[in-house]
Amino acid sequence: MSYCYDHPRPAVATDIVLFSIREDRLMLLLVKRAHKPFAGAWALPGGFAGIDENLETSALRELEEETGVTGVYLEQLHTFGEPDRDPRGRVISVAYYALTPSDRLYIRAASDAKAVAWFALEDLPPVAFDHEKVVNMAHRRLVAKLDYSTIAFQFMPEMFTLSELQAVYQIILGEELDKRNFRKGVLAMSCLDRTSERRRNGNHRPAQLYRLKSPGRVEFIK
Amino acid sequence: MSYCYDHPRPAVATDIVLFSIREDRLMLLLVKRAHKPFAGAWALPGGFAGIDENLETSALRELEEETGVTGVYLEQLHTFGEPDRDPRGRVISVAYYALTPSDRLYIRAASDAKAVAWFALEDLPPVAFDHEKVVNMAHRRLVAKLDYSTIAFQFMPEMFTLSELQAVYQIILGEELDKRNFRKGVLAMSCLDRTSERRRNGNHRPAQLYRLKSPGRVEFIK
DNA sequence: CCCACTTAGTGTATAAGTTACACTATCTGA
DNA sequence: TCAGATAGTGTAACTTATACACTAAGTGGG
Repeated sequence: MSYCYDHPRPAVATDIVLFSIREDRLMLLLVKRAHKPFAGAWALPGGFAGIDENLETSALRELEEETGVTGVYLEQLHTFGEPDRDPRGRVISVAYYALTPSDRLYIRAASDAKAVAWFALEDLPPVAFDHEKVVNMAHRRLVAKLDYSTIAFQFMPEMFTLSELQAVYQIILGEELDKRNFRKGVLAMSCLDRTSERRRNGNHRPAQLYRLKSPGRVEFIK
Repeated sequence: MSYCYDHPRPAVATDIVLFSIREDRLMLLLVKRAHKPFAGAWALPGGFAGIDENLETSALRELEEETGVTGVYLEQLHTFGEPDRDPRGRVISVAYYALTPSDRLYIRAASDAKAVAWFALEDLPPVAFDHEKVVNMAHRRLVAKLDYSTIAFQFMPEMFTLSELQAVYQIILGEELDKRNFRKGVLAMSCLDRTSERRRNGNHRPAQLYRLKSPGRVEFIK
């Protein structure tokens, strides 16, 4: 079967930068490429969009097919279209970035990817195509959004303590935050519901558990 | 001549939301479509990207071909890819927004557009495709960027007065600003050079002229 | 059982930044 | 030279952000 057009057309793909917090570090998911080009190299999960497929749906589908990950928070990042970014010919990539709590991850290496693994952002292997550029842009976006949105809440499981939330902020920002000011700040957003439960978590006072009032919703602040 | 592929491919287009300040209003440029679909309707300037053409280059080329406008400040906005957004079939549109000072505009209606005109944002005609969605997103982005960047300076001609700059901010934000606080604020950014010239502009004290230290560069503030 | 240890949780004083506000300066034209 | 128009300037009040230290509530070991 062959599809013919009056003018040449680029292929359109989606790529996903999936972030999570693991082992107290900001990490992202890469797949080992099974096929040429860059066979054996690490790359962002992604692939060609179906002809009748919504771009966002395509990103989520590719992510699930290649890694088994579902239910993430997804946002469009940027479209990369340099004519020479793919040696196979013209491929335009609509890049997305996604966030997921670390408890919701059941990673598998699916059919069209040899392997899937998490890498700390500051310790990435060489990656295929222009994916380093994509990752850098996604990282800058994430850091910027911490300041004026509740995007970091998307890293949290259903219930979490304020100390855990603070740890996530500190990992992404790479700096220590004052405990009292942090708590004042997040509670003032009034995005959190205090549950009636506490978490016993070691030989010390148990912590109050909170949950998001609107899970999946990212609010703008300030 | 026909171009054939193993899998169906979408067409890829670029669309441009060009903003300018005219007649003390925030306006944008629309072209009247000459061909189907939506023949006779107003639409954003844009068109299909060349197979070896950078997306940004494509946006600038389409803008020039359809309107004669060159030398604008351009930024990628978002990629719109709903499968049914174009009745001709699958067309993915990489949308850009652009800003230009009103003195640099030599508009013409070029070959593939019947007419070109400026419309106030709050007084737009019905537009083709999903262009209303595109315009709304561009507008939100512009307003948001006023707060944390010097993007509005891209509306200014080479030399301008602080009162003129304030007027631009007021038009976009739709509210009056305090003159002293505004001047304090923009001068504190230290993006402006005070020229040795003044502008005589009526029967009153002439105003100091300023120019951008780095024209074409948009800085992040705060 | 009590004491040492660990993390949870809380308020206030100071500094920094933002906002509100009114008069003088300089030019034109009658 | 006087009326009218816009340019240009500083300070005090208020709001927001920052710095900072102790008590609370658990566990585990002696």
